[in-house]
Amino acid sequence: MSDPPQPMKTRDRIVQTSLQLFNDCGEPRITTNHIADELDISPGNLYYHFRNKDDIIWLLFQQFERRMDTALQVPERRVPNMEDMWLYLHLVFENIWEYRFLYRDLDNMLSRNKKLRTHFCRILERKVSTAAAICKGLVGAGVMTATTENIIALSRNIAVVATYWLNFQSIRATHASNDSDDLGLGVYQVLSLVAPFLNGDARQLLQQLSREYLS
Amino acid sequence: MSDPPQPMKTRDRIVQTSLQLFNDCGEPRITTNHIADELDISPGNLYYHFRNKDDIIWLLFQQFERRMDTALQVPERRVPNMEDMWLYLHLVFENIWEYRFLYRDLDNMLSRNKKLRTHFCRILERKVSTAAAICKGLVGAGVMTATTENIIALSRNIAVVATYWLNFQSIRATHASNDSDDLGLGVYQVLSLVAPFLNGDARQLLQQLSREYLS
DNA sequence: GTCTATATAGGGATAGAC
DNA sequence: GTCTATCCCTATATAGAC
Repeated sequence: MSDPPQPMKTRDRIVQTSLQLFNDCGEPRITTNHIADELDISPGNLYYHFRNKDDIIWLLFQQFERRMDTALQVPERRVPNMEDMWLYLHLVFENIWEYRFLYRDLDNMLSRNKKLRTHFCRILERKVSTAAAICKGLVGAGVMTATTENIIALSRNIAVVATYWLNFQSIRATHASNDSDDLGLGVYQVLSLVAPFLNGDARQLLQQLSREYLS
Repeated sequence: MSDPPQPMKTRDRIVQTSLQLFNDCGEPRITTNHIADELDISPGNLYYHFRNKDDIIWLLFQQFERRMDTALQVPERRVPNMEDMWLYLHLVFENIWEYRFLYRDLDNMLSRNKKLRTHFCRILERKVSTAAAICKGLVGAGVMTATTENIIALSRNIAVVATYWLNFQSIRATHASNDSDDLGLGVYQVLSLVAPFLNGDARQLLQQLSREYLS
C-alpha cells in the first residue's frame, strides 16, 4: 500500500521502456540494444534480467491479457444493458491502445510464439462471446430485436472492428491526429454495428451518446 | 495471344516464387537467400534482376494495386445494385487472399516504405468510398433505407471487415481449414453489415444468397 | 546487479569471373 | 545471365571481471 519514492527496479524499468518503444516504433524495429541504450544500461545487464526479447514480450502480453480478461467479463447476476456494451468497448479500446504494439505485426509475433498464439486466440474468442452475451441480454430485455443468426454474425463483426479499428485508422491517419483521439471514433463505429438492431428508444439514446462521444 | 511453352524468365520466376513464399511464411521470415534457394539460383543472380528485396515487394504490390483498382471501380452509367456489392466483395476478398502477405505485418511494411504507405492508404480510401457509392445507389433505387450518417459509418465498417477479415480468421483458425474457404464467410460477414438497412425483398434475397454461399 | 568485451549467426548486398 | 566468393552490418546472446 505504502509507496515510498524508491527508484524503480531495473527489471520493471526494462518492461516499461520496452512497452513504450514497441508502441512508438513497432516491436520488430526495437532491438534489445535499443532498449538498453534508452535506459542507459548495458545490453549485458538487460540479459541478466531477461533471457531474451521474447520473454519481455511475453511479460507485456500477460499484463495485457490480465486487463483484457477483466474488461471482457460478462456482467453476471443482472441483465446486460447498453451501458455494459459501452463500458465493454471503452475498456477494450483503451487496453488495445496501451498495448498497441501487439496489434501491429500481429501475425509475425504469433507465428514465432505458439503460447502467445493460443492466448491471443482465446482473447478473440472471448471478444466474440462476450459481445454475443451482451446482445442476447439486450434482446432478452426487449431493447434489441435480432435472430440468433443475426447475433452470431454481429458479434463476429464487433470483434473484428474492435480488434482492427486502430490499425485501420493508423494507416489512414495523416500524421496530424496520431493520438488516442481515434478511440472514440472506434467505439462509435462498433456501436453503429449494433444500432440497426436496437428498438426505437435505445437507438435514439445511442445516437445521442455517440454524438456526444464524437464531439 | 499465342503462348508457346518457353521456360519462364528468371525475373518472372523470382516474382512468382517470392509471392508464394511470402504468402506461406510471411515476408519478414523470407530472405533473398531463401528465394534464391527455392529457385535454385544464386543470390547474386537474384540481385542482378532486382536491386533489393523491397523492389520485389513493390512490384508485387503494383500487381495487387492494379487488380484492386479494377475491383473497386464504381459501376458507372447505371444504378448500382446488390449484385454490384456482391461482385465488389468477391473480387476484393479474392485479391486480398492472393496477396495476403501484404496484410500480415502490414504496419511494418508500410513504415519501411513511404510510397507503399501512400498507395495502400489510397486503396483503403477507395474501399470506403466505393462502398459508400454503392450504398447511395441502393438507397436511390429504393432498395435500402439509410441516412447519410448511417452510410458513412457503414462504409467504414465495410472497409474494416473487408480488409481484416482474413487476418482475423487466420488467428482463430485451427490449422484444419487454413484454406481459402474463409473467403465465403468473409463475404457473408460484410453482407450482414448491410442487411439491416435493406428493405424487405432485398433483405430476403440477400439471406437466400448468403446461405447458398456459406454451404 | 552491472559492466565490458566478444562470440555467433544471419541477412543484405556487391565484385568480378565465366 | 549466372555463379562464386566475400564484405559489411546488425542483432542476439554469453563470459567473466567488478
